Amino acid sequence: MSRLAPVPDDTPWLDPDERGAWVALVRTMLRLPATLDTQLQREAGVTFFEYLVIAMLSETDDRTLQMSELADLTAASLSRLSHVVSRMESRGLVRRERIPGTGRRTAATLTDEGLALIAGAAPDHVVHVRSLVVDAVDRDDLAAVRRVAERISERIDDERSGPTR
Amino acid sequence: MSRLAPVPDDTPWLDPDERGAWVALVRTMLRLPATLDTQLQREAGVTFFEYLVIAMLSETDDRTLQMSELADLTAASLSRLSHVVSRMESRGLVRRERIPGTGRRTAATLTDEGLALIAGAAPDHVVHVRSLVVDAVDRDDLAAVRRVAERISERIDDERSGPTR
DNA sequence: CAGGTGATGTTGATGTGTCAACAACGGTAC
DNA sequence: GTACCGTTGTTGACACATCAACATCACCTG
Repeated sequence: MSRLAPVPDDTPWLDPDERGAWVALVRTMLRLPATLDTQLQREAGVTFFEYLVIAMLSETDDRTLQMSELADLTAASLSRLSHVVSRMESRGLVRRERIPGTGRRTAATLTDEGLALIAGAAPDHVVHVRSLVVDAVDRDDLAAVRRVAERISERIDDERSGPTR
Repeated sequence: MSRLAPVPDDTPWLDPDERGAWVALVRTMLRLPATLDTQLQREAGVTFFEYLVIAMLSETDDRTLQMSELADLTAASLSRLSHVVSRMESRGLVRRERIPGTGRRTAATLTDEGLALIAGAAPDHVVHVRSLVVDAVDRDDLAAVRRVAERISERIDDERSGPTR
């Protein structure tokens, strides 16, 4: 990220502060998911992403979401979600059913086993999240995290809808 | 992440602000790497992680780093790095060589092709990083990002050295 | 109502990451 | 100097993600 071309260079390279922030962010972005995966895999035998899927379902009234809604909520492609839900279905954590008269829509429903799994795993997970993130920074910084994260997400949205679509 | 157990519950659930920040962070953490991958893959035919490897090497005097140092700098396991560098080596981007008289240490060196690749890709990549992150938030928030990211990284370090090691 | 189009999912091939086992080397203790 | 031990790295088997192709259905348009 530092200067590379020797002479004619109109690239807006990052200054030291900007670079420091970016490097720190990249580092954390690379490590945090792995850490969450490890803990959840050990405690509950699920990936962080699978946990997310279950969590999203568990927070609805009927434990059910349409596949595409679920993909949205978990920031995943429909393809990834479909593969993952297939595996989870074969493990008995969720159930899938076509919704008649609505095109190809499919409902994914959390089973009792799935609900039991998250009920068991959630407390430890929350503690973990607090120890790594929420309790590790003060309230102002946590507010900043939210602002920044939402802003970045917007930019990513813009990028996907702007150029080609 | 909301309440799940109906009665006896000493789990320190997240309050709405905390939850909002965490959800936003997770969402961004899941999407940002994919976005960077896509852009770099299109522009330069490399993964973000491969780009990182090349970038780290390009910033040393002799374009060379020991495998374990490189693993540190890119926050990867030695195993992952070894696989990735193998592929990069077969594409002619890096070269590997054992360092004699130093145990099993191996030096990875960036080739001219690798250097050319990053010289070509870096400008667009920097613009991308600015548009998604650095220029998208104000300086105070960027400082907060750095503080928070470094804090989280420390916590992850602690976790790895504390319990078992 | 025939044909096209967009929305929603699934599938299979291929690439990449992870985990555990192994390999190679330098040191240290005795 | 021999037997361990820690460090450093590689490998192979398996799990998972991605990408492109396909499938299915509702709806629109003439």
